Amino acid sequence: MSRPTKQSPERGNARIRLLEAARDIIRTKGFAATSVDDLCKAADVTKGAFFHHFGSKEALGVAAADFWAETTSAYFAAAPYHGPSEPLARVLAYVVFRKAIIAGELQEFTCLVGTMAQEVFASAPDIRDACGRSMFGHTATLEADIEMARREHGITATGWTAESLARHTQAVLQGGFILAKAGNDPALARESLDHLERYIRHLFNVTEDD
Amino acid sequence: MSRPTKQSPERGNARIRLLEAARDIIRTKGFAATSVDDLCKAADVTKGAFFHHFGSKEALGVAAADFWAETTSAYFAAAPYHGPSEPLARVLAYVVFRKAIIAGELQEFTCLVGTMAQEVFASAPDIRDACGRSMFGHTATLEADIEMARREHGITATGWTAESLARHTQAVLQGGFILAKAGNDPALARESLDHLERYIRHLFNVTEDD
DNA sequence: TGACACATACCGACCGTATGGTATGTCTTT
DNA sequence: AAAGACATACCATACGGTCGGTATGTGTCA
Repeated sequence: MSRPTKQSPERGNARIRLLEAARDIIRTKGFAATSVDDLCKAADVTKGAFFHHFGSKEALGVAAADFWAETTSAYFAAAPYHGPSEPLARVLAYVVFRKAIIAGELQEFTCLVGTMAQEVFASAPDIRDACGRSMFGHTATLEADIEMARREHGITATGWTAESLARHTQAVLQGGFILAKAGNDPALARESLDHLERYIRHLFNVTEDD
Repeated sequence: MSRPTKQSPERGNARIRLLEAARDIIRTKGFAATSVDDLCKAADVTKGAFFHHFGSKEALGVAAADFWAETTSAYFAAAPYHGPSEPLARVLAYVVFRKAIIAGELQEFTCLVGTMAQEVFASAPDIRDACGRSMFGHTATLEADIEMARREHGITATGWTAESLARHTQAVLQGGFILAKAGNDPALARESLDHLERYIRHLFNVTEDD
């Protein structure tokens, strides 16, 4: 209950605990509806600690987006979809993996930076830009595999690039999350990923086999 | 400046002015960050008028979603994409139309109910459900054309339905809006609609010609 | 026709609480 | 001793919501 002060093994973790609380609460209630007190209570720290680590609520928003970028990039870097030796197989495995991790409560699998960007794009440019860096930094990792697959399959299609397809993949994910929220059903997000998978197979002229 | 009281031609419009203000401000700042005072100022009414028409801020959120459903369904019903006699041409024209109206400031073309659902899905089920009704009510109008196109083109594909494709179309739109906000560039939303158009043509085995 | 009852549409002062943020002190580690 | 990492008390304001009141329209019946 009370914060340990002597020989505390948790000392120095207040910042990370606040960032974890921000990740969880903002995904559930949104940025504006999340109060500093909410975060302090969830992280079991006082307001003094909050404003010691973050100059303002908006600064925490930026830090939370950066934290999200760091933790998710480590998570996806270690994910199993990188296994296949063929780049196209990795791209398709990415989609399947994203589909597989859509489970449980909505706030557990939806995207923090998508949620925040939606809310603050006009009122907090610093947070918006941090969200953009996180989101497009992630699409860039997929773009590399798409580009390799393009070359390997000799795709010379005009009208789309690896960059745009990587971004489209992210758009389908983000849009799926919104439908899942509006319909209160995670299956709505998975459904769109099925369409995305079919689309990618079409672009590379492959069918059900790998 | 002051509200007219005698022989007022505006009398009785407070409710609609508040709903229009809600539509504009919530799309810009989000639901939680929009205060009742913000809405009253923008609509040029007092708090008394607000709580006369809406029992609570949450009730206004529900009414705003319903208002959005009414106004957008009238807008899309009158839109030119219904012109073609072939159902598939209408579906493709819908996508092109959605792409065409993505212009100007982000808050002018993005979706109110998508924005609200994102924020309140867990904290205000009444608003969330109103958003869901608006969103899926709209996809249902597209579903009819898709189903007609399916039959006309003899598409017997398993794995997708008219309903799921209509919803996917909405997901691509919503996701495109999020990317446009995160990247602060409307072109990101149009880009995903290009992919969607290409996907739909693939599903119906048509190329660039109609 | 006019008086009365009632309903609707607003007005604006007020209330209790929650909010983001600050000022200052204390403990711990280096 | 100095700096980082908190804790505690406090502040001004903004928030959603309430309440008593007024102005205007509307239906009814003698």
